[in-house]
Amino acid sequence: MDERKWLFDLLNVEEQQLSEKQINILQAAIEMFAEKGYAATSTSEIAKRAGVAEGTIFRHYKTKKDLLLAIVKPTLFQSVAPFFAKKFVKDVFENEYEHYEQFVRAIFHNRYEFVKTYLPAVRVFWQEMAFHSDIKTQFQTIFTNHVYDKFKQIVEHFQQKGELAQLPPETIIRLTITTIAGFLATRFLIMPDYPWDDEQEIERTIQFLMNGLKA
Amino acid sequence: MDERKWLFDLLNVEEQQLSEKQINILQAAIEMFAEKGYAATSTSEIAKRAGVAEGTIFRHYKTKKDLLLAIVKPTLFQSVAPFFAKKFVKDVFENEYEHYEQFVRAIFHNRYEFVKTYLPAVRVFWQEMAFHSDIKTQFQTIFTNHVYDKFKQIVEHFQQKGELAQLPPETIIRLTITTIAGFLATRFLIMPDYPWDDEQEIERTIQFLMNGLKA
DNA sequence: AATAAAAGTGAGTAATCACTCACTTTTATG
DNA sequence: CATAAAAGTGAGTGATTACTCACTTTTATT
Repeated sequence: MDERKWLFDLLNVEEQQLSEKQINILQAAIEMFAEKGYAATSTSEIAKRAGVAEGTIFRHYKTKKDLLLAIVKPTLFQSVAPFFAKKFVKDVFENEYEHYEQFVRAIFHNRYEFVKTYLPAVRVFWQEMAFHSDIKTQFQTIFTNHVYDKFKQIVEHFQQKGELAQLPPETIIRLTITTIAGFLATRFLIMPDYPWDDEQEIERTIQFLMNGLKA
Repeated sequence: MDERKWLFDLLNVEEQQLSEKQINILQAAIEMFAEKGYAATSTSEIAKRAGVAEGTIFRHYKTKKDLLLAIVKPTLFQSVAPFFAKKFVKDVFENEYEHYEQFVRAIFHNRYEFVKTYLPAVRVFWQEMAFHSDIKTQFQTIFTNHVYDKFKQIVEHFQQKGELAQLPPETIIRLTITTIAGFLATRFLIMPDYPWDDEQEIERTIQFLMNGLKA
């Protein structure tokens, strides 16, 4: 079996009709950008690791920055993917998720699997967002247009049901996201070598979150 | 008044006997590393912004990496500074902080002021930690040796007083830190332009944290 | 099988990189 | 004031950078 299935999923290889060498280039770039950062990685190193000539990289990507964006864009999109699902809000309102906790649980496990699967690409995305204002702007646009509004509806829904504290929805959204993201960052970026019991620690984190947010 | 007082505090200028030009170099380096990252900033650019010859930088710092460390080390130290105060644990045990909430409140405000004051240096520290394993190792060493043990004592103290849930202390520590750090990261790094009411949002965050952790 | 388009190559290029060094200027010391 | 140490300078260095281009190989189309 191919160990690079995750890459195929992330980059949508079939639809893009990427050749073997192109995939090698993207894989090498993701790995090296994640390890050393975009600016500290040279195109000659990427070519060497990918087993192609340096010119091949520039045949497919006009500039080094274009290569970065080919990695970052799908990752950005996938980062907020659940909120793009058409029936997502519907699921919440039509009692597929009867409680906020179920909703949180679903997102938490979903994003846990996402980060775990695409870790190197997620690394690149978050690290380089700090240095490339265009990437940060794109993220903020997508967040406000596609995530924030739906999230807010959901929060207000469960506030009306009396499940959540009467805090401003943006505060509840922030606390929910930073609690989940805080776990994922600690688990995968800050202390990846610590002997985690993931299931249990996720459970504790959800309990903490629900206690903290209950009316 | 000197707008660079914060720089003087962070780098301990008087004790180090830094000259005017050395300070200019450090200030320029912090600003540019924070904006573009260490790897994407050239020593010639730093020299230009600092108003010195490029050779002057290397007169004081053997390598570019040494210049980075001159910024990162004091920041790393200051990041966990409260835990280095001699009477810190004593204050907690001898009823200067009667409740965990008071302790959390003290640290929260303290670290809020720290990040606000030294923001560019904090940026550099966190951004470059991802790429320089020696910096990350140093941070982890300092954390486990000086922060974790004291924090654990404090958590266990308030667990025995029945104030905190019977979770593993490391889970409570993690949740406490990620909740505070999550606010600071959102406030200063991710959405610095959002119209925050800091006092109120800190208060809400503390209430959330205490609700989430109570027995 | 002929042909064109696409993919791949690697030597070459100008610009920039971190860093050196012989030299000048400033500061500290007796 | 004399002298040496420290601070500051900027032209120069070899290495490396992102990127180009004339050319070869592979793939798709008829």
